[in-house]
Amino acid sequence: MVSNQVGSKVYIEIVKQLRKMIEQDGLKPGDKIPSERELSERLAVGRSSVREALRALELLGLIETRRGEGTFIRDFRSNQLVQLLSTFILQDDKARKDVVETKYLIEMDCLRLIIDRNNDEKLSLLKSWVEQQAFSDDEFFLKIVDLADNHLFYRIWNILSDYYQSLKLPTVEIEKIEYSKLVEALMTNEEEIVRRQYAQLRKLSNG
Amino acid sequence: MVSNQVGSKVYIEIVKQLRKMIEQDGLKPGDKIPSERELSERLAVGRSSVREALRALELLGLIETRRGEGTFIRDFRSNQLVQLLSTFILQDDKARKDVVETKYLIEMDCLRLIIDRNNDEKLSLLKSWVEQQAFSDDEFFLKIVDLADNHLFYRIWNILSDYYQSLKLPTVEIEKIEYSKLVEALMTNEEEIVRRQYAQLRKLSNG
DNA sequence: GTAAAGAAGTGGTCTGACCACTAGATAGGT
DNA sequence: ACCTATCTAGTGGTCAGACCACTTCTTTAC
Repeated sequence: MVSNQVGSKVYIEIVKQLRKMIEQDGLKPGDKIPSERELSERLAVGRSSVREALRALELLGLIETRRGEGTFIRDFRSNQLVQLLSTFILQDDKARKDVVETKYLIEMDCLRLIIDRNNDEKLSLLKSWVEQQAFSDDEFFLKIVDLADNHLFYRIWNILSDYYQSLKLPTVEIEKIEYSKLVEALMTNEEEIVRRQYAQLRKLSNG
Repeated sequence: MVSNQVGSKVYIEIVKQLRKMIEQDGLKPGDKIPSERELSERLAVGRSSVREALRALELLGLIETRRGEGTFIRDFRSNQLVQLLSTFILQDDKARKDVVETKYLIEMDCLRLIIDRNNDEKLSLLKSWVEQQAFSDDEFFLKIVDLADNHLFYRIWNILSDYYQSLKLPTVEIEKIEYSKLVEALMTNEEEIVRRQYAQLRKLSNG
């Protein structure tokens, strides 16, 4: 069944077939795909080849397997691609020194996006949360990144946050009032004001 | 050998071990990694499990296998996986929008970093390059991202650039003079001027 | 009617076998 | 001594079969 194009590996063909199958049958996240043994039979290939294809797609976060149950299509939104690539790519030491810089710039990008989104309602909710709860710096900026409503930034920031933790920099105490003032700055919709407050919160020289 | 963490799949552990191996031995693109049979022996796992890990990494474009020769580490920027993912993932509009948005914001971040770095000499070189060469938008911003001298941004931008390509957006013609003006703006070291020029080049509404 | 035991189906892993291909060693001729 | 053809060991590619662990559903026993 598998087209067996010259020079093409079986598991690659299986990936293609699966994609076709998903498309034709209109399968969506959460739906179950045929079992490994059935795929092996239907495509007339060995089960190990089917597994190579499935494991690759699993590592990409495109499918999910549950022992004893089966294999399911996954919500692509939560794919761990960036996560995985990063663990491979970010391993060199030269990159690590840039973690802080990148994290801060992306946080500022998210603040800009929030200004653009102009969602006063959610900002009000954030404001009362800041005033009433105790939270860590990460918890606060996780809400910021979430508000920015950009999944890529969301994922990238989470990775950076992990690396940031692992750097074990000396802890900087940040007054709660700084966060409040940042939220208030966001409410003005003035980028310059937001930037100044962010710089002050992070104790950066450059406003 | 494989840690056999409870609930963890063997092939995942092998991926981790490979990463460790690459890090410890300082392996670089083009280098050869141990054969499947040797890995199977050294890690005390079945060869089929080793293959599941390798095929997954191969689909990601992180390694390359040549029959009869062996398995080699690959240059990460290969976009094979982008091709695959684009058909799987980037179908929904929100994700596409995020890619464009993120790419632009990171480009602007890099422009800011260049201002901070304040390297007049390299800017002069860039200026004459812009004036004398023909180049694509990607080629120009690759130089920008490179000048920003932040490896994280460099790598993230490259991934985003690949995604961006796969979106196949209608081509936007950009006058060469726009790039020249952007470089000149950089030379003023005034962020506001740079931002305005970048927005104009990208034809964004918000200055 | 409910709970325990069993059967069927599924993914997880290992082993062994064979094929196709590459590169280096070897043997042969000049 | 040199070059060529052949052989061989090593490598990835694929398949088949065998267990195991787990989940779900059915059957059985009380």
